Amino acid sequence: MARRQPLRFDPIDEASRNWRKAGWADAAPGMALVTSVMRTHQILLGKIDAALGPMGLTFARFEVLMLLDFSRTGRLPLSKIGQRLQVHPTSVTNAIDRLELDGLVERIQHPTDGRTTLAALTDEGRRRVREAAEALNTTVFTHVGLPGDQIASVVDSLTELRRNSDDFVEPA
Amino acid sequence: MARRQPLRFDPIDEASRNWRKAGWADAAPGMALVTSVMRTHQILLGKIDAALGPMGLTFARFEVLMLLDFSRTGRLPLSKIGQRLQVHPTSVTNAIDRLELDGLVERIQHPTDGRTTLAALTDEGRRRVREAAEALNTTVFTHVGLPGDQIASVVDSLTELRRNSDDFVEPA
DNA sequence: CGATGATAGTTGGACGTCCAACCAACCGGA
DNA sequence: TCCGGTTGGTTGGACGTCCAACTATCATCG
Repeated sequence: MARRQPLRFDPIDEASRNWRKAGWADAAPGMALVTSVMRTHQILLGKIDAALGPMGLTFARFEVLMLLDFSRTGRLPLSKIGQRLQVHPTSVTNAIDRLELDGLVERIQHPTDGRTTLAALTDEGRRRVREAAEALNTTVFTHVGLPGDQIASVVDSLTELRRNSDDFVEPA
Repeated sequence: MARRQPLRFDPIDEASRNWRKAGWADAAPGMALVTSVMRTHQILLGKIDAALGPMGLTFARFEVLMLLDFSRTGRLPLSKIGQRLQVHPTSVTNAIDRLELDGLVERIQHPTDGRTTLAALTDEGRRRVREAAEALNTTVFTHVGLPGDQIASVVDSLTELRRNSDDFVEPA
């Protein structure tokens, strides 16, 4: 199988040239941005899941656990989790199913609303997510491959992109 | 179901605060970058697949068709496609399977190397991919939700990140 | 107070991605 | 020449994401 050897050129730069050659110069920057984000996503997700795999987690499930850990009571309605992570309800059901099978989370009935199910962090879940956070911090987040000022700049720009895409509406 | 209504605050900003509060200030910027890329990927992919869906394509398959369209002969070894798109061989097999079922691509034996299979663009495939490119250009790439200078800045930074992650090795 | 509509969660199916395992074909050196 | 290692592609399985459709519960209003 192809050993995922690095290319000898930047595929996105190549794509930009092709775009301009096709007469789409006005769309080339947007295409480059989209493609850059896609490939960066792929690279980062690969690193993250490689770091979490040994402890039986994925980034999707880690995010759920983290959200619960940061919550006041360690339990949240599934719908709330979906809203916060901006994923489809079925994705939440899926993640909670697996986390529950692993004993990291429990499904609990909402005290007053019969429709709502709460996901509650177990002791083991809390232990595991903190271990996972440490792993990610040391192996990924502190070595993103970009100097600090550029990190901040990219985050700012992507924040604006998200705001312009109705990801959130900031009061400020 | 939750109507995917925008949040009233920036979840990534919230996460950064939580990270610092947990004593992980040094990892917070990297976490914010990773999360920003993840969510931006999600947003962009949603827009793209929404634009391509009506014409029976996805972004993954569009990329394959585009690669073939830009190639000199309109046909490429599957392995080459995987290298260029940096995806696993199984993903290529999967994409070509579906494209072939749709009559947009044909599998052809390599003339000299018995191991290699070529994916060849059909006339319909070429027609379809150009239609798709026009759709993406007008509905997504020219309205990314970011001013031009910021687009260029983000692309530059992500290019460096990719280079530092061995995505490619530029001679320059 | 009952009908109507909204909300919460689940299921089944489609799609893309990865890995492990496998077979076929090529290739280089003993 | 032939034998072991490499390369190309496929299959089966795991996982995450989405959508459409469905059930159950709540909430509103006439």
